Amino acid sequence: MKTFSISEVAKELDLTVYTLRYYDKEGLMPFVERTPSGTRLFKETDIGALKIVECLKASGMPIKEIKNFIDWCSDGDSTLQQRYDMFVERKATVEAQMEELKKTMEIIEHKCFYYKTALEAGTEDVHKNNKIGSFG
Amino acid sequence: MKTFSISEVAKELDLTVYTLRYYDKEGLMPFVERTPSGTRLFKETDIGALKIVECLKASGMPIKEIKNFIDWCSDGDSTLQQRYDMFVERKATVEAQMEELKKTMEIIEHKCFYYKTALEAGTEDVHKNNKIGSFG
DNA sequence: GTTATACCTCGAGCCCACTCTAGGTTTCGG
DNA sequence: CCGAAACCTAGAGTGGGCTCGAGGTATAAC
Repeated sequence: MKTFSISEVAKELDLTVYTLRYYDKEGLMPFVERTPSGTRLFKETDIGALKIVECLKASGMPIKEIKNFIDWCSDGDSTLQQRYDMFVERKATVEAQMEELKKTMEIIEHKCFYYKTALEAGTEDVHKNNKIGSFG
Repeated sequence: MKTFSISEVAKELDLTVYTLRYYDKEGLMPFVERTPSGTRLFKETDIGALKIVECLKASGMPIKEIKNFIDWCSDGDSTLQQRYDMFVERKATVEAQMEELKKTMEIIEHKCFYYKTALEAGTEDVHKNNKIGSFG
């Protein structure tokens, strides 16, 4: 079976080898096997699991909670409910983040317009009659 | 003119007074006036400016870069171009974040489905024939 | 007037997620 | 068989963003 070195995996996932070893230290990859001398051997499925780790990270989950999930995975079917619940909750938090990002975007777009017109006028004073503050 | 105490502003923006004082220390609110004895007096426009700070923070901008923006604001019309460029760039990064969040969401929704069916079957084994790894 | 509460500064401390250094072993190309 | 490059661990260091403690002043409520 084809395996990959830590640097190959780092490249694939756009992480550093430091980060991967740190994840290992934190218990995020108990499944990765080793050669007798200790070198890590990553399988395709290990890379898949790490992609889930990256997904959870991208959803804003802290490393320690991701570790809980990994532990549940190791515990087998008895933890299916927890894992399901976790993903449902993740879904909710990501939805909330999308909502917030949308609001952020609206303000930023408004600012783009604000500065575009100010630039055209050569001064911010064109907006002085708006309720938008002096830092517009 | 009506003013607000630091704790009122903290409440309004859902921040702690510690955080607000930290922002001040970092130069994010040079516009806030003081009583002769040193107590901060926030005006409505100050709160408006802080909302922009929060917006930039929400867009992922680090405090030091937000400070640059605040400095530009203090410098007046000569920095209109920089500020415009900054918001245009912010718009792009927020769009990128939305894209990534969407991808994250897709994986999470897939996982919700994966665990829902596994729960119904009572075991994760129902997915064993998929290319999804052992930590599915 | 006094007591409690809110304000202030300065600097230390904390947590997270890396990031790197030192010192050593292993593997691989020529 | 040798030297370079990649691997390993343990533990220290970094940077960002707060968060808090000490020690002190100011205002508000009784």
